Amino acid sequence: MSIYDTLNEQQKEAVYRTEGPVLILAGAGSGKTRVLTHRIAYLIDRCGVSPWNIMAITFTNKAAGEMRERVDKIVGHGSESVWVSTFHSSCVRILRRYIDRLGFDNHFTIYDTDDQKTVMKEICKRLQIDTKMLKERTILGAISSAKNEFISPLEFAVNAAGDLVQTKIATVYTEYQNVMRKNNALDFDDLLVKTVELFQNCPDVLESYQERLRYLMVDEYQDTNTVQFELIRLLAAKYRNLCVVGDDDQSIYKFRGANIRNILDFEKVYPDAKVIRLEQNYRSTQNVLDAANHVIRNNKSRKEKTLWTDKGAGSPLHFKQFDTACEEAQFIAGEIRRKQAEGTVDFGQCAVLYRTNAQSRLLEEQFVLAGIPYQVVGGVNFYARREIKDLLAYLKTVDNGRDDVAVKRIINIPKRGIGAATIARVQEYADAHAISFYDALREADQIASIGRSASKLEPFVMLIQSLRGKLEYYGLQELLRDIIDTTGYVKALEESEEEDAESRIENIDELMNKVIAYEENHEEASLSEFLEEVALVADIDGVAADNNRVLLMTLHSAKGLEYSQVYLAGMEDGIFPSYMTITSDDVEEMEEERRLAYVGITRAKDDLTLTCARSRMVRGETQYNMVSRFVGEIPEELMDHRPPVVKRRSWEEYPQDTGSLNRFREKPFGSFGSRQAEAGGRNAEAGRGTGINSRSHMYTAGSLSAGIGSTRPANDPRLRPKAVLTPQRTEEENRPFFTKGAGALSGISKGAPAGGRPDYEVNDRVRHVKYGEGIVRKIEEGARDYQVTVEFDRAGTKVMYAAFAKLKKTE
DNA sequence: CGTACTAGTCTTTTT
DNA sequence: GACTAGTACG
Repeated sequence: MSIYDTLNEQQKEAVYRTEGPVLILAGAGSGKTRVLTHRIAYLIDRCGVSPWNIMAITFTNKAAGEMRERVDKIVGHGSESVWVSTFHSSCVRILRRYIDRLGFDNHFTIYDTDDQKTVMKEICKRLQIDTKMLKERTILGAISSAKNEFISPLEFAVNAAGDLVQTKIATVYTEYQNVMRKNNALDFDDLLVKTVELFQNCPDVLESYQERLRYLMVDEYQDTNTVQFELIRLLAAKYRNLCVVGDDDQSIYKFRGANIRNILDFEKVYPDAKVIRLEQNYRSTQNVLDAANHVIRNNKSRKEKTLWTDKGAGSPLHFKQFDTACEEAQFIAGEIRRKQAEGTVDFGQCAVLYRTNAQSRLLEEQFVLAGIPYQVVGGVNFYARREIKDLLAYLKTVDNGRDDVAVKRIINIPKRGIGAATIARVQEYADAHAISFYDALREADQIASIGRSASKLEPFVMLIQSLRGKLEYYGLQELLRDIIDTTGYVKALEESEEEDAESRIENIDELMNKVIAYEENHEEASLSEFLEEVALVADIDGVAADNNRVLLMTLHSAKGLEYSQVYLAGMEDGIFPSYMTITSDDVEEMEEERRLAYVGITRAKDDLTLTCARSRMVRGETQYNMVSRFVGEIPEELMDHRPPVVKRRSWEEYPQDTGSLNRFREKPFGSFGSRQAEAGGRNAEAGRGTGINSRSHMYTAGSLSAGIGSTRPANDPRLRPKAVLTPQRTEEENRPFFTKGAGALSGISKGAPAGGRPDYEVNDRVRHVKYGEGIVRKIEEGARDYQVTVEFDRAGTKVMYAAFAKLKKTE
């Protein structure tokens, strides 16, 4: 009995097929990691391949770590020689060794999104680009897309010929790369691009890697972009032992440049490729799989396949719709609490998945109230926090004096009385002498224009120099400790009045712990390597498997994971699929969104609950959403439709909730002009907030003043709580109202009173600022305002309140 | 030069 | 609602 006997036929085929190109189409939960690890073992044990000649590439450190662990377990001796790592880490490793061949210093730093933006801002300023018209983000996005497609600044410029905006971006792209080179820095995309350039320009280097990495395996192949494809292609060109594993149905990173054609066209690029399908699922119940299959079937561009399991039907999927997002969160927390109390499941077996990070807040609140241990994955990356970035900038400055971004970040932290004017003069000097900013600082006494300020720069330079000197005998730990002490960073926080000072200090402690852990795990811990590792961590990497907490994360982060109990929250048109997708005219986007739904559903092993809310706050506005079309794509017989537990009020009453009342009115009343608001707003909070905040306070107090406008009497019924709550709805009413077809769209409406009958009628053509033109289908007199249903030409049908839709008749 | 307040933007997803 | 960049003022 060998380890391979436990594999099914297709899995065996994938393991035994060691030579030549292989495409493994691995459905969700079909045991692809198992196949990969067994394949590595097979290569070593049975084929006599040296571990040294094998490489497995993943996307996240977490995936790489897990793969490594499993390989170690099953291969045993020699497994450490197998190269298991992420695309980005692999590239860094290669570039550290050879990037001097491209005229870079091997001691480069890696810029994160934040640093990129800093660079971009400076460039835009210098090139006098109106960032209101052309935003930094947009430019960076364009540059990133270009790099993902392996388009150089020069090519970009050629392609842009004739287009004013594109030409401008081309100029910025060129300049951006110049600055990066000057700073001896690479961004995430550069890591890949430069590696490919290196291979193209230096055949000897490429060949050495081809010789070494004779057996290549790529995980999550559906998410590779064009550069990654090229990288793999080059490496595999000599021995052609390339095995890629992926699932086109789980391709969810198109927005980041992933090219689904890489997997769909694999057989075109490698006509001799062996294609193996893994369709048996070992994870979920048949009900869950059926749901997933039905949803994904609505996609056109995919390779047909159907997952099956011998696990049995399992329990039905649960679906619940709530009035508010808060109730939704309450329910999820309550359910998890209940299950845990019953002893059926533990916290660690539960995960709540949502579309956007912002949705975690409400859930967190309820989890705290319910006393449920949880962990949120994502949001603001730990290493992106201000205090952490500050300290890292010190480390970077000590490590690489050419990183101007890092130096400028900390030159006045803590306050040294060095302002913008001084920095600008030093920069001029640096430019004039073609030296780095830091080197210019060292010659501060030579800079005539800064005068007395030179004396302020000196202590900073001294500090850095002395730290560099200490590097000889300092460990990383001592270095960081020294920086914290001499800068008084933590001390300043301790004395500060800031509300979050405490959590910042905790973060710094955490950084210290990470440094200590790093030194423990790496015998020859170097500053550069630490910084590099830190630059490449993803949110998901920090999730420990064994701490028995409920995990909250986005659907994207959840890819590759599995949980017994899965909750998909916010299943609403406008949230998921996102508003952007619904309004986009690119059909592919909806397909990608549907794949995301597929990923979400297939995370569940035993139990899947889908929830949504009729109303929720999004960016300070109340949205009314209909049930997600994806829920509608799941056959009803797979679900139960029990009515919500929470007592429900009638639709008209929403604004009566004091909570939503204020928010409900903020926007609308803002449009009345701020003067009235200030007249009534002598509230204490006025100092903190804008007039809008003070206004909402005013209403809570019930003092609706005449300032609001003559259309509303003081005893406006809308402000009196309705005494009678409508009884709970019948089962029939509680059935979700599905949105059918692509055209139907939820009514994203801003609530609001005031305003008479609109000047348009049913069947009139109207124009909306955001949604464009459409035809009025219905006008209803609601409690607060006229509700208008408009069928837009491009944006679908929307129900909106007349006063705020600001619709204009077009004829 | 530093602070305090305001206005604007954002968010769909991230190595 | 949350955060950030920009501006006015001391």
